[in-house]
Amino acid sequence: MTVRVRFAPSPTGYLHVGGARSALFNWLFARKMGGKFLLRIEDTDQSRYNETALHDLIRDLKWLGLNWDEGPEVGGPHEPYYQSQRLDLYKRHADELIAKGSAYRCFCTSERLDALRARQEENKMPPGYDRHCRDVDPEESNRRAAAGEVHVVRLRTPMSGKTVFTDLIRGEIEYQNHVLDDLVLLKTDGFPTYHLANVVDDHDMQITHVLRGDEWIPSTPRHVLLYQAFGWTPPVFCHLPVILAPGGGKLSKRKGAASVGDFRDKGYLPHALFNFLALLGWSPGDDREKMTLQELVESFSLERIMPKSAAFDEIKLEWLNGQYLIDTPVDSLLDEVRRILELRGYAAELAAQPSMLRKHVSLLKDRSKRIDEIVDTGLYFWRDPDTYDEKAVAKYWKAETPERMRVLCAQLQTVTWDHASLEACYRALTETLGIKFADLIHPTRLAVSGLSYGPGLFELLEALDRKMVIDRIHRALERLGG
RNA sequence: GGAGCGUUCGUCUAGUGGUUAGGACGCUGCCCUCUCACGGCGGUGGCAGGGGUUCGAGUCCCCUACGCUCUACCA
Repeated sequence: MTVRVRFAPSPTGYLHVGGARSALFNWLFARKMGGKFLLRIEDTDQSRYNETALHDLIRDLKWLGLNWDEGPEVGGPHEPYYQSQRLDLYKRHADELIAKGSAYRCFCTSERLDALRARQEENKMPPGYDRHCRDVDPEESNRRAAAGEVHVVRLRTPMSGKTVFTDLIRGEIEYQNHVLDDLVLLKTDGFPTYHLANVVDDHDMQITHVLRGDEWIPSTPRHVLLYQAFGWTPPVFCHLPVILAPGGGKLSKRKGAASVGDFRDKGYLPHALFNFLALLGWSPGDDREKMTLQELVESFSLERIMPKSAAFDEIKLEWLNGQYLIDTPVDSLLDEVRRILELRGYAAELAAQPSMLRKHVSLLKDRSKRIDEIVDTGLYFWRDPDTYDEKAVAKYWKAETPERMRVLCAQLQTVTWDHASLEACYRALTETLGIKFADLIHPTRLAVSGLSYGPGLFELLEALDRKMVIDRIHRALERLGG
């Protein structure tokens, strides 16, 4: 039997990194096993439906490289892949359960339910439906339903015994049936709850393995009961640990970014995030950290997923991203860097010097951790420095510096403008003046970039042109004294 | 309140009865070097606590503590 797994998000907000990781594990497993990865949209909550969310979700999954074999946009043999378009199917199955006596109509009003819950809370009773309608006579139930009385459909959960299932990474998990109440299958609006839709669809779409967040563990016994009520064989369950914020607790915008889109905007590469997420809660079993997509797929196995929730350490993500930036060809970074530069207000400069972009990226990408850092630490490629780093001035711009800079400028007028010649020029000049190489280099970098750090000086000078360099040195002489 | 899940350096993890408890990020020392970053070499730092089982326990069992999740006509 070929493996079929699915990612079944609810389009109510952005794609959270936790959700992204669930999707990613599903994807890796499908690819590893030569199976199918489906995307199914669980839009059964009309009140929370959000059109933008669906669009962003699809965009973010694609950005991460998670392509699906069946689902929205690509179709497939089990269409439609939107639960809101499968209402008849759920209704039919709910009716089937009612006919079998495995489910029943509940006519309780939300007022009664609220009051019930309040009373339970007050008396410190365990909350849960009191099964008020469980034993309504079937004929009466049919009559009231036919008369149009508002109702939900609930599962008739066994009141004794226990339900056991196996979680692939945790082993057997056991629930006493009496702690489970009669959950709602079909809501008054005719939409199914997650529980019904999920079980019906997973069966209909022949899902073999359910890989989902571990917040679903407590619902799983009810799902198993549902499979049993239908007479179906449940899939293999594998519950994934959650991702925590750095200090513990929920991941949110405040505590590090939470959505995939945030990370894209912050200048991370999709594969870096992919790789990082794959290593959160899973490891190949050896010391590898930086892994290609193919290596990830080949090494992946569900058994190696950790049961423990993991904290999202953005510092480590930055490191990984920096590693990938080194491997990424200059050309494939151009568009994104251009986008950010425009965002920073450099559209005109970009247009005036189209060839500068490549130089900028190639000199800075290997020393940056994020794409936005490439931009923000290299703005001097586009404009004269308007400030000079104070510490650097104190350290490198000494009393004798201006005179040396003037001598240097004279040389720069005529030297061949490439990094090798420039370096030779600096070497010769320091020798003549009897000073250290660094005595000329640091002030030059400061004058040209305003900073104390950056690319190798001669590569930088070559990238900027002769006139620009000389002008900036003169400018520094004026502003810093000389 | 109840139920469930979890607990190896600060963080991500390796480890399935016998290891000097290994690696990575971070921090840090040195080297490389025109700076920064990269890279190389070293250092820092951990089995939540308590009971068992065993010749021997991070590894198996129990208890406690702590954390998280669920306890909706949300997923």
